[in-house]
Amino acid sequence: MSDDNQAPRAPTGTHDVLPPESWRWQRFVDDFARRADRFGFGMVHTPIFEDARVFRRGIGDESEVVGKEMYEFEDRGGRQLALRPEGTASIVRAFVQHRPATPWRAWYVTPSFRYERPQAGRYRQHHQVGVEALGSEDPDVDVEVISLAWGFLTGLGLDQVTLQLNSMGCATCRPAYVDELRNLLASRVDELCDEHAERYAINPLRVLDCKKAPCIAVTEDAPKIAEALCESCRGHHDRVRVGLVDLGIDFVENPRLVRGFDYYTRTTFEFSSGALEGAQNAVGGGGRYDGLVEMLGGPPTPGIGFGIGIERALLALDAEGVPPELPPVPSAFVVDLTGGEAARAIVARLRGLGHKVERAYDGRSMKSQMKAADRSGAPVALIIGAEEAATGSVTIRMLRQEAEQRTVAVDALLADVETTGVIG
RNA sequence: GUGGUCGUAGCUCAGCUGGCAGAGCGCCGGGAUGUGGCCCCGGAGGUCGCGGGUUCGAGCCCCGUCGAUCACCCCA
Repeated sequence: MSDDNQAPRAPTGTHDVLPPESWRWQRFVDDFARRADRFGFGMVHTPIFEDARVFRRGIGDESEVVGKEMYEFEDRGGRQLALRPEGTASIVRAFVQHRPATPWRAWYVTPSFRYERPQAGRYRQHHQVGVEALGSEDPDVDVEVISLAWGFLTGLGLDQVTLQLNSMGCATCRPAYVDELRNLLASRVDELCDEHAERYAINPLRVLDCKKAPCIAVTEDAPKIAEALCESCRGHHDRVRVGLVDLGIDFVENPRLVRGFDYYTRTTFEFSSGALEGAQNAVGGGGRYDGLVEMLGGPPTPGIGFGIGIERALLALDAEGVPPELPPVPSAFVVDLTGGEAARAIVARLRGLGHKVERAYDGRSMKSQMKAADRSGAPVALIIGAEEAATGSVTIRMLRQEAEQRTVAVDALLADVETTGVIG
């Protein structure tokens, strides 16, 4: 800040994504888009900032994410806005606004913003892909949504991902359970960790998620929410489990799984990577939110979705040693020693035929252009010197295999490319 | 918000108890006049993060500050 003469850099906790890393991102999103489409999800774009109430009401004022980490600002018109800290609330806001026919299935890819101290796998701007399925409370939807995420993550090459599953109950059964839990915690408040001794009453469920030994000791004795579910929630949860087993998706029940957003009901789940260290091992998670649409002013509408962190998933891939895919090499590299006009023309023709083609610029020496051709990774260099230019021909030189180079008419080359689909 | 570590070339880093800013990689050019990869030669590129202090002299010591990174908390 005080270094006025320093060149500007990306703000704390944000990152530029450049090639070749950006290629992994492209592939990641493309793959997700194809799978989501197969499940009947359509892409939805919403603004990255919203009326701050969208997040306050949905995620919860008391949640860490909204209470301490949200980027909020007032615009020039005095509106209270917030950068999106997660994906679901915005999609639900859009659903309420446009009232599409249900069931409605949306997928998205978006940046998310949280003001935290950055660390490995934790950024102020991170990116997620995700889906939201609104309008059905059928447990088969839960199973499909989880199976989409599972298939995507394992399809990327992640072998060490664990699916944890829990149910948060619903408006019928959760309040009684929360009361019971609060009473237990109140009776043993002196045994809790410092933070939760103060805050347990606000959201007793959070204590279940506490990693400190004192809280764990207390909550181990506490009743499990899975044991306190109402008949309807129990039936739902059983159906989800059966469905997952049926599809061969491994999971572990985790009665301590309490996710950070208040809107969750019934099914909640999280995908963690055994290859990632410590607390930053969650690559994705989600759950059902049967009350969220109403909270945001819409008609009673059940919903379920998940988000997957792109940076986290890529870190997990690195940690598992899955080699990053590299961008495709060009089909050909054009070397022009005559001023560039010939290169300009042939490059345009080949690209028009659908080929990735690169060339040199600035009239560099042949040696320099050949070096560039080699570096590009192209299997073939198309060389145009004075003789070729004069006769409308081009010299084909193979760069990755032993072969006599040959000179052919440009028209013949193009005709050949058109029929064979291969340059050279 | 709390704590640890670290800031020297585009990248990875060396630089002794203070004494003329370095290497490798990368980039650019050249190695008998149109041929890349290996090799050889040459070149460009640095306010040593920034500000102050100590000193004849600071990349090195001291203070501050900014940034990066890791951990806690929480999450993707």
